[in-house]
Amino acid sequence: MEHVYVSDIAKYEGQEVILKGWLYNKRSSGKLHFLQLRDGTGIIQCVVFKGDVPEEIFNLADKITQESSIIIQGVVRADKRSPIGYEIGVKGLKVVQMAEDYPITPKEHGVAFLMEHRHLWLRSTRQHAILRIRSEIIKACRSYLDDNGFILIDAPIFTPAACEGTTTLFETDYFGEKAYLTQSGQLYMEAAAMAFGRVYCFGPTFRAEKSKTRRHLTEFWMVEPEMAYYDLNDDMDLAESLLEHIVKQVLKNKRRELETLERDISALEKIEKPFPRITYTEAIEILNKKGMTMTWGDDFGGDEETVLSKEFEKPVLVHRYPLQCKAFYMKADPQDPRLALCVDVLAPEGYGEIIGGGQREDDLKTLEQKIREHNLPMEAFKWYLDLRRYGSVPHAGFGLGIERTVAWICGLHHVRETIPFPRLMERITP
RNA sequence: UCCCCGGUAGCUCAGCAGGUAGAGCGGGUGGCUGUUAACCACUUGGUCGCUGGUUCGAGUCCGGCCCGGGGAGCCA
Repeated sequence: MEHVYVSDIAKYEGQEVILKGWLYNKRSSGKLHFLQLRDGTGIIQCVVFKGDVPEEIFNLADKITQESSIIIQGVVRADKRSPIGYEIGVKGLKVVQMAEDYPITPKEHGVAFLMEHRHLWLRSTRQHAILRIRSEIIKACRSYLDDNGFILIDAPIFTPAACEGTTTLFETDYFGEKAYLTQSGQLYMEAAAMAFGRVYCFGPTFRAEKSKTRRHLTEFWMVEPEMAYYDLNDDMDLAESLLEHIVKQVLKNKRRELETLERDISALEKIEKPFPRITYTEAIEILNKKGMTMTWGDDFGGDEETVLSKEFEKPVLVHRYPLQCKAFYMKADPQDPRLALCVDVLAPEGYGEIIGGGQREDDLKTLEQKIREHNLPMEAFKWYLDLRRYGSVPHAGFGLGIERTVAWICGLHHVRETIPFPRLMERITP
C-alpha cells in the first residue's frame, strides 16, 4: 500500500492509503475517536469508529498522547465538514513512539515559554506558515537573480582583522590569531563582481550589537547582489524588481499560509512597480511635518523609519543620505558632494529598513583618502584597493535582510519568529 | 549600558487591608456515533524566582541578586 502525504490526499479519494506522522490533537465521542494527524505537509482528521476496527486498535486510539508518532492505514473519503475536504476512515493504526506529556498545548502560551521550546514550537500551524513563506521568499530571491544573469558566489564567514572597530563583531580564535564572524559579504562581492559582472551571495551574517528590539537578531541572513557597471539608479531598479518578484511569488504560491497568519493580503497586492523614491532631504521634510524635530545630517532611528514607512503603501526608496553618516566605501554624489549615492528601502506598514545599499567608491585615490578619514587600517584593505587598481569600474549593490522581509510579508510584530532558531542577545538555546 | 513591566500548579493567570493558595487549560478516571482550541462529571497538581530584612505572622511590605518581556541607545 502506498505511503502518501496529506498535501496530496485529494488524488487518492476512495483509495486505501498509509499516512505517517504525529498526533496533532485528539477528540473522542463514545464510539468515535477523531485523530488529527500532522505529517509536515498538512493536517487531516482520521476517524476511528468502534465498529470498523478490532477492539485493541480502538483502545489504542483512545490512549495515544499528543505528538505521538503514528502510522495510519485507512480509506480517503470526501467530507464537507472537513476544512480540507477529506478525512480518513481508519482501518489500521500503529504507534511508532508514545509521546510523553507534551508541553505545548493547543491553548495560549507566553513568548518566553514558546522560545524555550522553539524546537517543539516549530510543529505548530502558525510556525509552519511562517517558515514556509520564508522558504518561498528565499527561493524567490534566488530564482530571480539566477534567471537574470547573476552568479551565486559564496562569501566567507570567517573574516580577518576588523575593519571598523570590533565592538559589533563576534571574535573567534583562529589558530591563535583573532578572526571575526562576517557582518556582510559585500567587500568580497565587489571582488566577485569585477570577475563575473553580476553576482550575489546568500548566507548568515553576525552582529554583536546589544540590541533588544523587534528588528534585531545577532545572526541573520542576507542576500547581497553586487553589479559591475551599475550606478545608483540601476541599483534601485534592481531592488524594486526583486522585491516585487518576491511579493508576487509569495502571493502566488503561499496564499493559504498568509491566510493562516491572517495577513492583510490586499496590502501585499498593492506592491507593484514603480515604488516611491525620495531623497534623504525630502524624508527629513516629511518627518518634520509629522512633528518630529530632525535636522539635516541626523540619521534615522527606528521611530523615524516607522513614521516614514507608514507614509507609503509600497516600499519607499530613500536615497542620497549625508555622506558623513555613511560607511567609507560609499561614493559621493558628483552633483552634491555632501551626499552619498546610497539607498535604503523601507517596507510599508511601519516595518522599516529591509534593504541598504548604494554605489561604491571606485576611484583609488578617493577611497584611500576615505579610509584615512575613517581612521581605518590601510593594510587591512590592501586587497580591496587592488580592485580599484586593476580595471576599476562604477559598481553598486545592496543587502536584503531576509528576516525583516519575512516579518513584513507575514505581518509579524517581531523577527524572532521569522527564522527557525533565532539568535538573540539574551538567547542562544535551543 | 539605560528606562519601564513581570517571575504564584506542566501552561495562562487571579490572589494585595500582611492571617497560612485559587480558576481555566493540560494530565488522570468515567460518559457520549460527528467532534473542530469538542463537551459533561469527578480527580490530580505548588520550595509563591533566589536571598537577607521588617513583623506574632510575608506570595503580599523593604533591600540586594538572578531570570524573562517591552522599549531606547547602538545598528556597512
